[in-house]
Amino acid sequence: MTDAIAHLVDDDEAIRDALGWLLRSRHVASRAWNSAEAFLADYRSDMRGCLVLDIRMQGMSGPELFDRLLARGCHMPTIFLTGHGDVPLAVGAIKKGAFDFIEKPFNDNELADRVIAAMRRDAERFTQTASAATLEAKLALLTTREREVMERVLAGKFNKVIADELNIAMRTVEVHRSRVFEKMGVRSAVDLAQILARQAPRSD
Amino acid sequence: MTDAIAHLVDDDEAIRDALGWLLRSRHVASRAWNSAEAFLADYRSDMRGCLVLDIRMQGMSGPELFDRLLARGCHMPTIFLTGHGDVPLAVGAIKKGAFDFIEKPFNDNELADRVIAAMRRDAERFTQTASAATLEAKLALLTTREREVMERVLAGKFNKVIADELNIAMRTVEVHRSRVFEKMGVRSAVDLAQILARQAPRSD
DNA sequence: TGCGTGCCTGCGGATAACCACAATGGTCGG
DNA sequence: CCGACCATTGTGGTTATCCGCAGGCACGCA
Repeated sequence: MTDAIAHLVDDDEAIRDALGWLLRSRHVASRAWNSAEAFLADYRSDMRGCLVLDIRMQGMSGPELFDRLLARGCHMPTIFLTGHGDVPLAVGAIKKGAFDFIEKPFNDNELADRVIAAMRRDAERFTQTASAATLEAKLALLTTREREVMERVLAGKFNKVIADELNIAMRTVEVHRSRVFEKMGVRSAVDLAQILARQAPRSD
Repeated sequence: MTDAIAHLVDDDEAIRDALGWLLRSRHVASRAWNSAEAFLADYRSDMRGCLVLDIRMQGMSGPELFDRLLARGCHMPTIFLTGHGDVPLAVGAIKKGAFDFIEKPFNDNELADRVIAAMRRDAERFTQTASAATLEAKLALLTTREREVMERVLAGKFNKVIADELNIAMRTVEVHRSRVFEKMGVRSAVDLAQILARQAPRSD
């Protein structure tokens, strides 16, 4: 796991340097790349922090890099910098989940504030994702049978009915049920229902 | 409850007419207003459909109208039309929840598609909101005591413990618990937990 | 004052859930 | 072949939940 930093991608050295200094003055660590290709080559899914991408660059553009990163499962909050007021581009980027879209020349303080906000969002998303991952990990430990029983428990069915549906003895259902609670780290079906409903509102 | 229509707000009669014809050709009913003020005067919270707002108008602007409507709890998907590529405005509008931001001159088919998509989203939101409202209504029927018991049931506590905390007999808890299930229309604590967790992930 | 409603309680029984103890049989990898 | 893991089942007992039946107390409204 790398540290949380601002990842700057811009083909203009002056901008890279300016941003680096600006952020440092606000106690935000950063690293810069001079092209989308260079960043993509270094990209690792465990990077944390935020992205600051220039729209127009030699070679791959900022939005294109953004798309590639999305495809690779990158969820870092992304701020676009542009000197060309391109509305459809901005609207498209925001709708795809970009964090913000800022026109050059930018106000230093404002930009730094946005970067900091983006870093904060990433941190929030991270902790939240971590708990979701923990839950996934626990679910993965369940055996097939246990999952079948769990589904029916969550449907509010009696052990008796579940036993009937699965053609097994009620005692067996009790055992599975108990193991599910144990593995999932809950003490009752109510707890389990709430945890799953919160983390996966529409999936399972 | 009014029917779902596209609500057009533009001070240019030519545009209003053109949009009306365009949408009619796609079987979308619409009504037009020649100013933000006029629409605001007619606005009712039970309006359904979508909004198509011009950015620049005599008097109140589209974005300002949007803000006023938000303040009044309007959640109709809103499409902004603009001839002036104003990036910060577009970004701000999208981030505030605008459905789309389209530059004039617009492509007829594209705009109609977006309007139809907006209408569909409104319909989805409506049905979803309806169930949430039903749930709220049911919750409102609970007495104070019943709510107190419900909270604790959802916390996975035994009736015995709940009785202790509330300084009442276990039998009384059972009665309240039973009434809660009855009023909420569920058959078990598990069902209740799931319904509430889905509809109100972070509130109660 | 009578009625409705909310809140409280007890008794007793049916049903469901939870659990410790104990055991059988199958699969899979070392 | 053995150990680990999984699915399965039984016995017997404790605890919880769910309900019908019955009743009491307080408050506010007609």
